[in-house]
Amino acid sequence: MPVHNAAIADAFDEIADLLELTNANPFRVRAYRRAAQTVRGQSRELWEDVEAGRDLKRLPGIGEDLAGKIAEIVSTRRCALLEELRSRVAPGQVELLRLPGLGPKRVRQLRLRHRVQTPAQLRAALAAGRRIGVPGAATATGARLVAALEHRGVPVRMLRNDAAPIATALERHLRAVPDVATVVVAGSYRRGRETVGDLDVLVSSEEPAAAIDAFCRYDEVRDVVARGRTRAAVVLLNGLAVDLRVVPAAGFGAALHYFTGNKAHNIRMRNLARRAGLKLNEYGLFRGRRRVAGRTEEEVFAAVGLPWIAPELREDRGEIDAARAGRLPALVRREDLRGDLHVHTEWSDGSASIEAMARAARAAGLSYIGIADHSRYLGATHGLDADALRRQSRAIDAVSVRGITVLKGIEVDILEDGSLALADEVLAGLDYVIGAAHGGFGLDEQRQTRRLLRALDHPHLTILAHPRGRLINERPPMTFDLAAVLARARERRTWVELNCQPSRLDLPDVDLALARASGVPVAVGSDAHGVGGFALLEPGLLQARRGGLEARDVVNTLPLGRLRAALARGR
DNA sequence: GCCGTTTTCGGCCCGACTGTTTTCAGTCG
Ligand SMILES: Nc1nc2c(ncn2[C@H]2C[C@H](O)[C@@H](COP(=O)(O)OP(=O)(O)OP(=O)(O)O)O2)c(=O)[nH]1
Ligand SMILES: [Mg+2]
Ligand SMILES: [Mg+2]
Ligand SMILES: [Zn+2]
Repeated sequence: MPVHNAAIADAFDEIADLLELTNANPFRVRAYRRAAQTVRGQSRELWEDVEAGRDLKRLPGIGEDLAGKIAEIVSTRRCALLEELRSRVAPGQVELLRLPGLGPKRVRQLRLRHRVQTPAQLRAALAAGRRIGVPGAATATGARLVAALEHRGVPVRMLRNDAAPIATALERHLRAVPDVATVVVAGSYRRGRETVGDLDVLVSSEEPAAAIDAFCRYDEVRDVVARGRTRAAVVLLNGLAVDLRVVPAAGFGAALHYFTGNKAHNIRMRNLARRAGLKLNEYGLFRGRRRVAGRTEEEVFAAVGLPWIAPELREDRGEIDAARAGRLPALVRREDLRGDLHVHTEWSDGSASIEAMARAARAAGLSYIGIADHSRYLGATHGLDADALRRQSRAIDAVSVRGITVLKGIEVDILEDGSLALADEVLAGLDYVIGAAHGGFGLDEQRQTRRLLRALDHPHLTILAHPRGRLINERPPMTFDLAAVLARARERRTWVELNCQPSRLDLPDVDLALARASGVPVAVGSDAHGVGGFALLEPGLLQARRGGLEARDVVNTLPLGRLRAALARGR
């Protein structure tokens, strides 16, 4: 089995942690972290590049040394530096580093001055009331350390979808504060990531004290972690951390740019400004002491010679170069969607009738939907067999909702051997066929790839749905040779899905970028199981936008006639 | 460790908050 980008990135991140603990040059640490990010954001598998002898130094942040390390990891599955560092750093040190308020210096102090090497030892020391020589161990930092120790375990990032109502309520609270002009949730939330580590809320006000006060007094706040004149940080009762930043309107655009990130994008932008003899910070873009831009983001980008870059693209994955070259994609928007081909009804595990779903789709501004209820498969409680599918077909014929066309599809299970769970002649009668794996996630890579390739070879398959099979924070994505699967999809004129269920968002952004580059159209499907399900299309599309997809890359932006034609060509 | 329409060496984004630092280091965004 080849070594995947994620494994290479994990190795680099671990090296960065360990280097930090050995007092290494912080810029060397940063180089490893940046490289990890770059590798993780690649849609092509680097092991293929290594095997093909392609030059990895073309990647940003990858030079002679790191290109060599990638080759080493790919070909030997080991990394000598990583192993050497592991042997030098006591277990537990990395975990200490993860605690909020503890960095390399304090971890070192703990080890040298207090013989505290692990979180367990720190807990014991704090419990015994020992004075710990890290600044403030007895007060705020100490309390936070204890709290962090209590909550130990891998911190899970909250689904963006779960954070959304929390963000909305907090926005409402802050908008009601006198003198607050604007409230925006920035950070990874604004960039449309599928999960968020915290909420980063930006407020524009000429009276920062009032906003910060109202923020810290918010009902839902459990702890105030930091509180100053321009920013504050809290933890909510539900465990979500929130950072607040308050700035005057004259610098709001620069602050929004700063707080939206990501960090690597910010650093690149600041370097760009620097090379032009300017200084970019969260207060504006400055030439000397004079502010030359800052009120809006457009102004800031324009002042460094760039068009505005959509937040979804600000991951330092080449967007700044693309912007400079005038090659930014015209990202797909919600208004571009004309239909939705992944809709469930009460005929399987949905909660609404065909007609109710059609009406809801019309209310959502769509002009066609495709009913794709589950086929009967092992373990499915409500699945359609051939007979039920025939009856559903007549039921669809009987539905008439003005302005909406209802297409006939199915979501048929892809079995472990790659065959489909319904007979060919049953599938042949439908407008289209969605295939999806609902089991066999643990197949090894080679077999998983064979399985999906075989499914794509099926004469009736139209859309490969949620291809990675991930459930965020529950089930990891399946590993298979995506490039091979996409190549076959292109040959077979089949499509891949972006499933908009908040815990799926599958294919994910990086994979969508590869689909686009491979010329495989994407079907954006709500996978609605009820009349409210179409609301998932908009947040789901953030993933498409992060992958750089344009309207022309998404099949359900086609008007019905052209969609039908495309369906006919594919079969 | 990376990188160069001024550089192949010497820089590496810039600022807020905390704590005991009496003038700034550490950590974080
Ligand atoms: N210039 C600069 N900006 C930073 C730095 N660290 C963070 N930021 C900015 C960009 C980030 O998107 C923004 C919010 O910081 P967060 O730590 O909350 O990160 P972000 O929201 O991107 O991801 P998250 O989901 O919270 O892990 O602050 C930094 O070191 N330098
Ligand atoms: Mg954040
Ligand atoms: Mg934050
Ligand atoms: Zn479904």
